[in-house]
Amino acid sequence: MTTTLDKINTHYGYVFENELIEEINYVANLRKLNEGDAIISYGDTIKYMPLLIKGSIKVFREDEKGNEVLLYYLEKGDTCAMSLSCCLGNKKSTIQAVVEEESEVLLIPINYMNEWICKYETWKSFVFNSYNSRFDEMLKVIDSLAFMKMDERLLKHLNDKCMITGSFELSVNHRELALELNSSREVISRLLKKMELDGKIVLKRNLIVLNESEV
DNA sequence: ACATTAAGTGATT
DNA sequence: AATCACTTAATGT
Repeated sequence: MTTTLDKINTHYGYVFENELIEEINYVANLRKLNEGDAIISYGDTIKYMPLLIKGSIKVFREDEKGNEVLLYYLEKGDTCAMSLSCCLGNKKSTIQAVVEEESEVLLIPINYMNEWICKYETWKSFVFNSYNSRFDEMLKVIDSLAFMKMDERLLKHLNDKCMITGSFELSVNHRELALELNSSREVISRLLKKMELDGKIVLKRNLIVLNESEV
């Protein structure tokens, strides 16, 4: 049986000093999350900061008209930059986080945020680095929205999904993909069909198999 | 066998 | 590239 402490150690052991790990172990709550769970919705007040142990989570942002944009994915070893900024400013969430794959997270009450930033150098740089890498990822999203065509975006998206799940087989339907890329189901279906004819992928119901040599 | 949901397609904007 | 209207195919009950 792996304890919570083991889990913290395997994923964050190299990042944090022992004292901090023990403190995390003491205050954090380990939670299992199922696929599709919305852990944070728009307007929620954030009370916990999530440290991802296992699985992946996708983070969306919604505009006034209800259009959603996929901002970034969180994987094990990541934390959510949004919750960081929410914690610091005590603001409400302007994002939605949905579990992509069954996950495990450590929930840390936000009052430790400030304390630890002063107390632990490693925590400070962890927070800082998280901000940095999320920022970079969001710049990529902006690039892709501004400059890439739908077919390129779709291909990239499929690749991203493969990276995250570590598999060439993706169980998704076209509607979901359309939602994630804020496109429409028909457009996605047509582009996928074209990719299949080009031999890049194989399409089944609720399943897309990527050709390894094309990735 | 029937209902439901996913995917494919042509036409229109 | 999006939307509509419709068809066809796969899957669940």
